[in-house]
Amino acid sequence: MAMPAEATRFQLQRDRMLRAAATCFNRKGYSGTSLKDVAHQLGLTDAALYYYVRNKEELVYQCYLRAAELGRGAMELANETGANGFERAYLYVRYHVEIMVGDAGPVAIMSEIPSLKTAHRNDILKISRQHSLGFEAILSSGIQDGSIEPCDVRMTGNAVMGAINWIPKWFHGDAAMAKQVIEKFPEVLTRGLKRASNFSSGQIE
Amino acid sequence: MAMPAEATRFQLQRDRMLRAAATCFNRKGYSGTSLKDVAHQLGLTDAALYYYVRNKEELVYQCYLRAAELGRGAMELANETGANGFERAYLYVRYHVEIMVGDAGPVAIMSEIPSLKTAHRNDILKISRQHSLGFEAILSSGIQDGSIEPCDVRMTGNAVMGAINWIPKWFHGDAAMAKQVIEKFPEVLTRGLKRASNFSSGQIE
DNA sequence: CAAAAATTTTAATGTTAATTAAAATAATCC
DNA sequence: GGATTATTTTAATTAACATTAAAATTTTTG
Repeated sequence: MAMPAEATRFQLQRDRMLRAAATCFNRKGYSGTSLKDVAHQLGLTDAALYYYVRNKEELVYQCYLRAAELGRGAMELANETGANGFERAYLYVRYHVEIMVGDAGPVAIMSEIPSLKTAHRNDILKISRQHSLGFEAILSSGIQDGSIEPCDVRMTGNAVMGAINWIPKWFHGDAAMAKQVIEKFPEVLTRGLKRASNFSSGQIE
Repeated sequence: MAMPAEATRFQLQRDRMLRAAATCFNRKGYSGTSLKDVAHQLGLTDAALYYYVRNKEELVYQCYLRAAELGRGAMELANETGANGFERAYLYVRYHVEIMVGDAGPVAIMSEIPSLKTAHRNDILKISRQHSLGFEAILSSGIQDGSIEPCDVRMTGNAVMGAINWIPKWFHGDAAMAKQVIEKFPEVLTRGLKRASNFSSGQIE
């Protein structure tokens, strides 16, 4: 998830660009964001962006790829860390939220998937589907191992993913609130999952 | 919520237009939707839309106003119907979901609030905030009356609203699934709210 | 330090879709 | 049915950005 130590200047600058673009898209909307806006955040000229990306469509695509990759990383980590289904579910949400309100910082909300060109769109949709399936698998495993109350995993997945994806709509970088969000949001989202009959009611720290 | 009986041809056509626009925006994204696309769905020419709306920005604004109004209606109805906080919370989600996957739908997902002109943007943001506060008030009342487990009402509200607002991202008008969504989604979203110590565990029908 | 490669800028150009005005058609009203 | 009003179309026009090519600058490398 972190940048490799030998990241080239190109990769670093490109990542800066994607973060700047995500900031703009989330703050000003897609149509409200010109390449000039993104470039300006970086102290560059709009034309300079074309050194990193073929066109605006690809900029969006890269932003979404980055967002998807961060989510995938969170889920992977959760799967490695959590002892049972419930823990994995909780930890996934927690890690993903930490990323979204943290320094990896702004993650682009995927509003404009439909206006990507076909190949890119299919790519993102495929990754998205895989991610959703991954979460549903966590839920299923938790139901199996008794840590999660039986539920409609598809709908539960939709609900949790929706809530996470929507975060950039109401969180705008306030550092004090970030702490609050990391603390509370994952708990709120997974509270309904916990198998009632379990002995412990303590939340994972 | 329903159209008044004496709705003029103008009002009817305008409402059709807003629904067509919502369909396009949700399906093709904002930037992927031209006025021609919207007009085409109605069997009209792009220029005809200007009879109903000053420009594209206002079309978006009207779509969002409509979406907000439908949400407000759902909450109002829930407040009139529910016997306690939990019921009101559940019913609100249920009514809102019914609208979003039902005949009133498609409801435009509010992705492009930031690119609205200032007055319109503030207008929508104000209504949105009011709506969120309304839901938080329901939660608080439920905590008060003992029907809802104490929780961070702000975060819980953010979670529930996010999940609802995201629905158009994964629901695309499949009638069979609509039934499933109405059945399951509200239950999933409110399951975590219910006060554990309550005698009844049956869901409201 | 000089040459080569990488990055950015300047200055046009192009394209797409929004917008407008005037004309044409359709609906309504007396 | 004829006049009036409401709605839609045709046919330009515009403007905002995205995009491009070539030149300039900066960075790296031997």
